[in-house]
Amino acid sequence: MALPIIPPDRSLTYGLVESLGQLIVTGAYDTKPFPTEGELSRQHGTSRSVTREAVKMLTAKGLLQARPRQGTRVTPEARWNLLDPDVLRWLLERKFSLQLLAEFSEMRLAIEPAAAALAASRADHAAIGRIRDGLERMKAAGHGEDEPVAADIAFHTAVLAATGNRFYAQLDALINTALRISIRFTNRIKGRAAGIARHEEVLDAIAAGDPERAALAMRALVQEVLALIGTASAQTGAARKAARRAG
Amino acid sequence: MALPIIPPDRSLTYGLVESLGQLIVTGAYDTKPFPTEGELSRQHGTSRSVTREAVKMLTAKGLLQARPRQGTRVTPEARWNLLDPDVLRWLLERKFSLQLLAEFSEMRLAIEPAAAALAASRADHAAIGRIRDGLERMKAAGHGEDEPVAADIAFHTAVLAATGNRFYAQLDALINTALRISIRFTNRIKGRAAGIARHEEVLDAIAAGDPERAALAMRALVQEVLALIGTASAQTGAARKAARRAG
DNA sequence: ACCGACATATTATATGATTATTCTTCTTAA
DNA sequence: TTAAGAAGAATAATCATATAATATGTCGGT
Repeated sequence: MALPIIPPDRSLTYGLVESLGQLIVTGAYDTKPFPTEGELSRQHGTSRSVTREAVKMLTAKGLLQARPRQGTRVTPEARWNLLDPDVLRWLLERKFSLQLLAEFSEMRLAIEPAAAALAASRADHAAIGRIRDGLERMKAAGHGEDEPVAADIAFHTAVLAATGNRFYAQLDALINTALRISIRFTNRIKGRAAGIARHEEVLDAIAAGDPERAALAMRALVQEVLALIGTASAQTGAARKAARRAG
Repeated sequence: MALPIIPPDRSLTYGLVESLGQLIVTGAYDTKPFPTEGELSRQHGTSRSVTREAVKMLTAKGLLQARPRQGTRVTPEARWNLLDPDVLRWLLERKFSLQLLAEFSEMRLAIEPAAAALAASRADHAAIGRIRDGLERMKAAGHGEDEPVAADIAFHTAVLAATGNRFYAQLDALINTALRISIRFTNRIKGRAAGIARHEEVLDAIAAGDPERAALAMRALVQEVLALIGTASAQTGAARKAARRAG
């Protein structure tokens, strides 16, 4: 299943949603008040209809709330819907932090091993085939015959889908986003973070119908990612300290 | 056409979002095409502005997609944002199924033990205090001095918050919804599903800073819920079979 | 100091007109 | 006959403007 992360088109409304979403998550309105509808329309050169519809979409994602006479306000960050793919994408694109990525990976560490276990106990032949396809793509990518990140994502997506659980399946959009963007920002993580061998272990366990082994293999795989984030974080921390000493 | 059950809580727009959201998840538009803007406005007696803004909000939640000349369509169910509290609520309120509840609990089974473990390794005094407050409320509810469901929710919410991980914390809105609504539908589950003793074990382990024990205790707790759903499901399945035999 | 009436700013709603997009149908040429 | 292209039509997207509803603050009176 292809996952359109990018909005259907680039209409004025969706463009404004993008712009405002990114502005909001960066904290651009933490100090100054959020503009009124009229103000927004003027600033972005859009009619009030477009402005209002964009604000309504951001309200649906938990980023804004509006009341007459009181104006539109940015919702406290704790109530943003982080599990909305757009919101997560804006945060990772515009306010990237290893901290956020670590928190997300920490959730993956709970979800994905469980997903692998479920897949091992339930996946039918076709579902296992799709996981195998993902692995084949990773191998092909190793020879430069496919896109490594896309192949990796395909593998994890196939495992999530093989659980037969709609909630697990939903997470693939988020993992997709996180993987793509984290690689854009931290080249440290892109390397050969989680080798093909590890992925193969996961597939083998699922194909063998061994939930426990599948969970362990997947856990090892995600843990490796988390560890890489940890070291990257420590290194930037050290770099900051060094900079302070030098400055 | 049977229209809104829930009255506009605030405004025409939000009321329409509710009505349409509920209609969509029930599959009311699986056979017939989704109405055009003008049609919707006529059916619900709202202006086009209100209609369009409601459609935009539902689009933001992944339930609809609109294109000129092509009209507005219901998105395939697989792409609905189940992790949006509103969407989950509509589904559980309007298209309740033990299957869906089981899938959600299956996800809890992955998340909550991990959350308990994180809480055990990280929670500070204040966070533990909030978990304890939840437990106290449950005890009070045992004496009829508090609302049992609200107390249970408070406990789980406090654990999720104690992880210090924003993604875990986000899930509390979903668990909140699922708990409240599942109890409204299946009185089998409301009983003394997960006793106070089990919750106390979780708190003890977290307070003691023992991640492993916290995870096991929480796992047992959620597993109990899942088992109850399983038996309820088996029973309704048996009831259906019996009905078929009788009919 | 409190209370209520009133002014005011801002979102909410309504309506009509225009534009852009794309699906359908018809036409035309090979 | 078929394929390509042009014209038409349906629908959402956008714009513009007007009115209503609703909080919030202000001011006068007690």
